Amino acid sequence: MSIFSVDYKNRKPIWEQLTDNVTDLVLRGLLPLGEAMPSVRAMAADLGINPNTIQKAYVELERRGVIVSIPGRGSFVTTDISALLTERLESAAAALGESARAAKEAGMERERAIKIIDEVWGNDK
Amino acid sequence: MSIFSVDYKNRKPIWEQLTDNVTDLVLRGLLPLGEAMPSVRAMAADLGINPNTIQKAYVELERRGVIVSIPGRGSFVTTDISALLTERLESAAAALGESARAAKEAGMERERAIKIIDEVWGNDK
DNA sequence: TATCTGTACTAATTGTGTTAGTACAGATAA
DNA sequence: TTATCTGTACTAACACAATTAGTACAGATA
Repeated sequence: MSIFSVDYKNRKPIWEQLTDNVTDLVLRGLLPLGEAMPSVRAMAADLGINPNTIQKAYVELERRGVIVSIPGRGSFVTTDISALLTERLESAAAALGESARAAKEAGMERERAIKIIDEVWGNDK
Repeated sequence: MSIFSVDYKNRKPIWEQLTDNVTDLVLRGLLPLGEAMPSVRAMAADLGINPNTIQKAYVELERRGVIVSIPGRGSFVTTDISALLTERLESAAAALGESARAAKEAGMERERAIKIIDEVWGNDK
């Protein structure tokens, strides 16, 4: 079974699920930097999905800077993820602010919000 | 111009936008409790949308407990929103936990998370 | 040379949201 | 009663986007 996964029941398009999936794997270090990605056709055969759908995901992954594709050679995980890491951190910060505003709008007390933060950052060794 | 709104460019289906929109208006007190909602046909004419789409939204709104529909009489905003309010608070709490975990995963420091919370709860008079 | 690679393109298919149209029963006011 | 409103139910058609299917081309590699 592959580390790549798609869910047909998900509302999100398959190519978008795949780009998010690969981006996540790279950022979590589960795909070694510089490593060769499966070819478009191989990934398609592996997941039982049409090669065109995979290619659409690869194009988006290259646009994001997650992979680099070289015609005739293959696609490779980028060797520099620093920009990706800061991007992810900043978008996570924005998302946190969004959900915090929504929670306040829903009537949540500041104390409870702090408690949620403490629970997340607290219990890890 | 109506207080109800839909956005064709949005990826979310119109009937779903409408249910969220109405739910939000009710919870924010912009639609008086017990008030008569526009009829399915009136809302459809108002927004320039097919009545079937509106009805789909109304069915969902009744399932959520936001409105009550009575054949031959009309649809009315519920008179008791206490359950809706607690539901919204709890789902906001869950969402806040989710984005907090994602932020921590992205490498955010606890101090920055607290700062974001403080900014949201801080500046309001 | 043979076979891999990414890339590009058109056409067909599929699924879902939306529209179109009709119909029925209950409620209300003339 | 009659006329007209209401919600509800249903089938058929339409529109759009995602996906699939198929083919083709050029560069890289052994």
